[in-house]
Amino acid sequence: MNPPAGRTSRTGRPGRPRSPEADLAILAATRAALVELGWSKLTMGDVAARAGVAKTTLYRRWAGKSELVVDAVAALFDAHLDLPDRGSLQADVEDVVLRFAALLERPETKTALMAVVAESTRDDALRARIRSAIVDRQKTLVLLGRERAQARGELPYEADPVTAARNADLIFDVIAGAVVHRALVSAEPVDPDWARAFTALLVAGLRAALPQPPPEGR
Amino acid sequence: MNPPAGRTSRTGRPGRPRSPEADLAILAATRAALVELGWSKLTMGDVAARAGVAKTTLYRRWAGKSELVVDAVAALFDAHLDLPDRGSLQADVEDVVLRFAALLERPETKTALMAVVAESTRDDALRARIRSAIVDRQKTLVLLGRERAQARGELPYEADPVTAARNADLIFDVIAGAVVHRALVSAEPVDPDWARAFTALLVAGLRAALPQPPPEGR
Amino acid sequence: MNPPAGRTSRTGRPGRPRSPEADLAILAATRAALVELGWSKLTMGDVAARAGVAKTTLYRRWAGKSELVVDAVAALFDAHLDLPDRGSLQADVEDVVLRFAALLERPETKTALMAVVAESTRDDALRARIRSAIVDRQKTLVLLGRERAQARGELPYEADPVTAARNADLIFDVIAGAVVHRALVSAEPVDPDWARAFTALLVAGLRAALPQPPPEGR
Amino acid sequence: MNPPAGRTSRTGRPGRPRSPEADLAILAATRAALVELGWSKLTMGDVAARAGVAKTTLYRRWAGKSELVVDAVAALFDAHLDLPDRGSLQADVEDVVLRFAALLERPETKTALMAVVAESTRDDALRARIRSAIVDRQKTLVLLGRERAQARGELPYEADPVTAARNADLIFDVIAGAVVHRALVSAEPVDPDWARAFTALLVAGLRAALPQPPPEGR
DNA sequence: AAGTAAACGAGACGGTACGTCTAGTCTTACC
DNA sequence: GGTAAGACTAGACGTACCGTCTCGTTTACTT
Repeated sequence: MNPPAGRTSRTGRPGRPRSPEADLAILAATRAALVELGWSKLTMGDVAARAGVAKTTLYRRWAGKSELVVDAVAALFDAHLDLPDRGSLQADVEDVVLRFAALLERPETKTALMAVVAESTRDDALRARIRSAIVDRQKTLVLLGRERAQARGELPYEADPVTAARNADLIFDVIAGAVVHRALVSAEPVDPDWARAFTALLVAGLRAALPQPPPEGR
Repeated sequence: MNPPAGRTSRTGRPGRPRSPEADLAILAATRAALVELGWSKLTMGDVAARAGVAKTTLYRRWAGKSELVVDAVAALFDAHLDLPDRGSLQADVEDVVLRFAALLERPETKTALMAVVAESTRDDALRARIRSAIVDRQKTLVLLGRERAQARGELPYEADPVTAARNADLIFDVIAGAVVHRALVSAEPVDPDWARAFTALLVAGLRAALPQPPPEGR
Repeated sequence: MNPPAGRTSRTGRPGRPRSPEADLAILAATRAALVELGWSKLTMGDVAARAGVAKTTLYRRWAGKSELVVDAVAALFDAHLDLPDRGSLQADVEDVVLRFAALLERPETKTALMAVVAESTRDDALRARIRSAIVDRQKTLVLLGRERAQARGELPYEADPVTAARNADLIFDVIAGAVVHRALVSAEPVDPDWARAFTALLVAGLRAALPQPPPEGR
Repeated sequence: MNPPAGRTSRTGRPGRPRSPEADLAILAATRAALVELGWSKLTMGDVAARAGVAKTTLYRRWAGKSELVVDAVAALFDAHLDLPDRGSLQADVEDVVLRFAALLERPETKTALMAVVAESTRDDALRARIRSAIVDRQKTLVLLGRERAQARGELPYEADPVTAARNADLIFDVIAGAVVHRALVSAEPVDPDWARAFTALLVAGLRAALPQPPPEGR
């Protein structure tokens, strides 16, 4: 018997299915180990032991430490993807900055993020994984914030979609880069004062450097 | 390794004089190994072999891999500390951005910088070493650029030295962060177009946001 | 392959019966793997794959590698259990020696026999299995040869059955032991010359050392 | 013993010399592990732990389990190389048989000997190692026993050295093979009764089957 | 024709050991 | 005392098999 229509899912594959509990346990164990040990002391064997799982089960799912950690950390970033409307561009950006900083202050992300980025400089597959699992999702916040600002009339609509995408990339690099650099390289706190000053600089720049806003609102 | 001529140096004690050649050879070997292997595959034994030196000699001078690599890449950053006056703030900043980006494109820095930063999130001594060897030296460029812009009348003089330092830190985090993020996380080229767009955003922000800060409450 | 017709076996057991083809395929695959890989490199998974069978099917039938191999090589020994009458004790023993040696020269037995014997030094059940599947069957040849020699008058009849059994064991250990040692430990060929010399020594000893010499001495 | 004059190697080699204590500790640990666990359960890691040594130290000296075990049991065989003169060929042979059997009854040899022989069927280097470390040394006992018997007039002198060597090989295979087969395959005790019966068979065969003894005794 | 029970293939699972690699230390002889 | 060479302990690496366990499917012998 064949599945009548959508043959994609079903249980088609033979053999024992992979345990979904194991996936969750491994990712949780990875995060716990990151908090306790940091990236460089984290070992696959230790993660397996914490998850109550054999090492082979890890390697069946992830190619190595980097891939595992990316997925483990990605889950944390997912939790911060909602962006309440604070009423103004300045307030929205401040909000994003502080939420992103709060994430970077967590020991599991602080120690892991730079490490996987470092690893990715030599591994294109890993870089793609980081991008799709972490970076691109955060970028949606930039797009959302811009739309709102445009709706409010704080920012002009950009006619050319290529220019629009390029600007979004630029703004994302500026926000994410500045926060990361402040938090991890300069090792100074990203507190509300800093967020306000940084956002003021950025918003002023946006208003002044982007083409004139259209006369009419929406 | 042959000492170039007869005796290396003239001291009453035996043993000491090998140092200078060994230091340079080790640092050069470290950079070469970084280019070929990247941070994670670089090993102390390999560096020692490339430098024609015993592992003992490495450990007598550096505490570990991270320390060695920081010193090895720090030398590269030193070479970029001069800042020719391009005549305007916009041109000066573009120049800094492109020079910094050129440095980050080099394989030995690309792979090493994020790695030692990651390592430093758990090691204060290492963070201090990175700061003094790399970060703080780059920051002088920001101070120099601001002075020139103030002298040209492009930026106001900041009365309060605390605010002035805070602003310098902010600008430095924005510039360095954005470039690093663009180059290593987004993995897009930092080309003159991007540099111009980024600089325009920053300079516009500085002009609009700086003038009236000190007595702000809000 | 389908069972030719009607009911193949006659079992009251419910459920699907075990596949007899699988048994044969597994034993053949085991022998093939022994030839190619030798005992220590032979793996259950490989045997299963060669036999076109799942690992579970192996373990449903045999407890482990040793048991499987014993059964796989036992079949080879069965094929050599007929002993043509060569007309004299000397000729009969030479024949047995050469046939046994021919078996030991086969790569699948050469590599497997010592290995399972080694394993059996710590496993009584395995030793019993080897004994009943291989050793005891060969011993019947000794008994048969003695009977013939006695019928020919070459050897005396032994009155005491206990002594008779003990002598048979001794002769079996001498023949099998010498051939095995020559072939596997000394690693020298068991050729007709050696067989003749060895048999001469043994037969002379039997004639001289057994209790009652036959009517004709030497 | 110290090489008083002709220094074999000197310490010419640079670097730290290998620890002789480690060698002894490893071999002793291997024998202990053999007694407790047997060949198949013995692991390199366990031996290293027992010896208080890192695994790398084992692998620096031996290529694998087989090589290590051969060397470890070879030492035991060395201890049995003296052969007191019991006054007659029969007594000498009985003595050898019982001493050899005593060695085979020891758990470390029982489990190891067959295993390394099995392994050697696929590894010529290993077979050579077994030969030189164990087999050939035992063969000297056969040569010694024959010399004594010839001196006593119990056995004839063999004129042709080739024949003499061939006979020694044959006798060795018979003795060693029979004892090993009795002890390990038949798994019956090699007690004085069996030794006497076996020796009687062998000695009678030797007297009858070898060429005429020289007319004069001694 | 439907039901039942075992065997079957596939492959994931918890384990254990493998043999290799690297870090960082220690020991030797030389200079 | 500094050095080159290399042995040392400690422990992670990623792989290979082990023998067991699910799965979903197939194949007989009942009812």
